[in-house]
Amino acid sequence: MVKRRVTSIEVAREAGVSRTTVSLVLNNIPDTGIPEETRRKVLETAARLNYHPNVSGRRLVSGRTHTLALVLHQSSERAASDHFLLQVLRGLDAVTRANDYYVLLRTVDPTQAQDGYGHLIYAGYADGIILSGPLLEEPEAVELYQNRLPIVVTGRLPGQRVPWVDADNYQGAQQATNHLIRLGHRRIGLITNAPRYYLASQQRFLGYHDSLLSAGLPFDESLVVEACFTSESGLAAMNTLLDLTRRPTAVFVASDVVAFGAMHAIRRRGWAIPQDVAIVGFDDVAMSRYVEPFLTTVRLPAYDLGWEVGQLCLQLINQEEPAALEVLLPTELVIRASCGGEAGNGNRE
Amino acid sequence: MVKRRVTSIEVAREAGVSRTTVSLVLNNIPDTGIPEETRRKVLETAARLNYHPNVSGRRLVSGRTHTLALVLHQSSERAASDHFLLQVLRGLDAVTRANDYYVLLRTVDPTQAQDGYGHLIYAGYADGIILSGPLLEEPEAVELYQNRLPIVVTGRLPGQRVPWVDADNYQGAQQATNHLIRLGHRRIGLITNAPRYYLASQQRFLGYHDSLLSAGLPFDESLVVEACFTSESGLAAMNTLLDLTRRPTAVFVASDVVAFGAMHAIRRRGWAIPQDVAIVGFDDVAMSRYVEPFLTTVRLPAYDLGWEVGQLCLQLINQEEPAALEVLLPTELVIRASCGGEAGNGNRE
DNA sequence: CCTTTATACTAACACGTGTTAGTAAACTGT
DNA sequence: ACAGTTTACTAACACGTGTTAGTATAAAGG
Repeated sequence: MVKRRVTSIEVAREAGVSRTTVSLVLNNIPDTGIPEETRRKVLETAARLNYHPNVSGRRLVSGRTHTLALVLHQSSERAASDHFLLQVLRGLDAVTRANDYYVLLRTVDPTQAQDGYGHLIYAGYADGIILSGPLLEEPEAVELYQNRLPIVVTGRLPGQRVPWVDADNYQGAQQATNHLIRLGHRRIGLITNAPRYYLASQQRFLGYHDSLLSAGLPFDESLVVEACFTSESGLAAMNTLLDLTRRPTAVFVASDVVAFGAMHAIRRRGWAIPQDVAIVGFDDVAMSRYVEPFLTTVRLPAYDLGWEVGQLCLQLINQEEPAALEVLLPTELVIRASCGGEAGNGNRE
Repeated sequence: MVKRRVTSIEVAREAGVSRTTVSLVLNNIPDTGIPEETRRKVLETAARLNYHPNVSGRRLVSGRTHTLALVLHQSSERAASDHFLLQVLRGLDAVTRANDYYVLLRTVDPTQAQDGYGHLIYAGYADGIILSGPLLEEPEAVELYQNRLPIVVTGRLPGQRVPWVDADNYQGAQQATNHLIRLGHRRIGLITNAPRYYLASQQRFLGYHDSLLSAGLPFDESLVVEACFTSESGLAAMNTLLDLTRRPTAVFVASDVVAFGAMHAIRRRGWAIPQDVAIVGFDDVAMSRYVEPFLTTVRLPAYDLGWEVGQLCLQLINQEEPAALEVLLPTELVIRASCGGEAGNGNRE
């Protein structure tokens, strides 16, 4: 025996009113002269029959889905951003929930050109799209936005007109570098988080570079080594730096995960952190509180990013004028033990 | 100028056929004598107009949403399970995608009694529900399944009739403990991952307990200390064990994150891992490859779990007879360096 | 030439809802 | 007693689709 689904017709019949009345009552339409008695009767039978208005019906007539699609690229650097992504998701969930929206999750394989994400809006799966971890070129996103369809990107697309929300990588890198300068270091290395053509990598480099110059320190190309997302690449990069005849006394590693590898490299030579080499990371991954010494790092506002990107998308949907179509969120230096000096513990909550 | 959405009526008019024909062609209905010429014309105009059939319309008439709802509890132990959860998500995404299904994400706050998850099916948001991280009691899930609605749980509900898919925590704990026994340890401690009333915690305890007995080793209550998800609690627990007059030579820590704290405790006393104390963890969190020494641990089949739970839910939806309504997935011992002995590197890919 | 059969479609209903325009009954004012 | 107003509803349309039953035309068979 299969349970038939309950419709408003059934509720209407059972309550002895018309289907219109049921709809009017349940949607709390104002200025309709329905007396308390009837209203109560409708609500009571609806509850008794466990009636839930069919969402496809409503969407069809209203033309809106009350849904945001979160599109994830299945990219290779995911390992590094797992924790980050889940935090973003929580922020996004919070806004959508506050606005009575739902979240549809959708992964996209960039290598498979056949399926993009535009159909999510065209076919009425969602009212807006949030694109996480965009590639360097996203022509589909550009086209969607050109057609005035609500789409927002986490991270940013250089030279392409699409609204975005991003963490201020440049500022974060400056915070990290300035911290080391403030502690008296004059030879400061950089291990990047990724190849230069990744925008975030480039911005972190620039922050590092500009901080040095503002402090009157020389920029030394040989102190910059490229890593590539993984801990292993960080270990190798640090070895390159430690092999220099004049090795740095401090290194800004532009990714926590990469930094973990870098720290191994230092310890394997029998050197101490921060006495021999001071380290600042980037991302504030959960694990940075569990390595030894606790890693001083730059916290990315992951939750806020999720919130803001959702907020912006909702504003586009509702045709409200957003304060800005491009949002930079501030980062925060979290001082722990890996640089010595004024080390607090940097753990809160 | 707002772009009107394209409907099948428009395609029909433009192609000079009826709406029915458009539908027949686009859905590839067999045994309808539509000649290649017409078929081509319809497909061409549909593509030209960028027509995407409205999903609410289809759902309304078909009665199926082709969507699974993934319901997440906003529980406090999330910090420990973040990475795990994302892996589950990827597995789930893979099955759903393979079956042309979508995933709707929904968090539920267990403290707010007002909103459950049943409405997701009743209101036609999804055809089935996957409940992640269930509480000890889930009356709503039980009721849904009683009404023959498709719902599957990750983890399991003791004494409640709901289909579930879970990792074999008992087997995993045995693998960990047996490994230590095989290496010659005879005093083996246990630090639990959570209080005993968590089922997973209880099962890991039992696996440890039974392994000792099968090996003819005594079970010593004083060697079991309870931790509670966090690294800090692991540090405290390990201190308790190290303060014993006859301290263990090896400890099975039933959670990697907890184990990281436990390892700190050992190093802070100037002792070495694994020479003074050997450690086995549980979960195979990404970070277990980055701590020093690399942590030997038990890998949970997170991706498979996501796949299987989705698979089972889809079978319930399609009224197929599933092989089993309760699925236990095997774990895998990953041997790295924290126990010494036959240590391989345990890194693959 | 008439009947049968295959071809190439289409008219019309159903899915479940929100909403506008309209109506019958009751009540009011003079 | 009758027009005018308020009260308490409801009939009917629209949203966009899948699908069944049916039809007009052309071809085939005798």
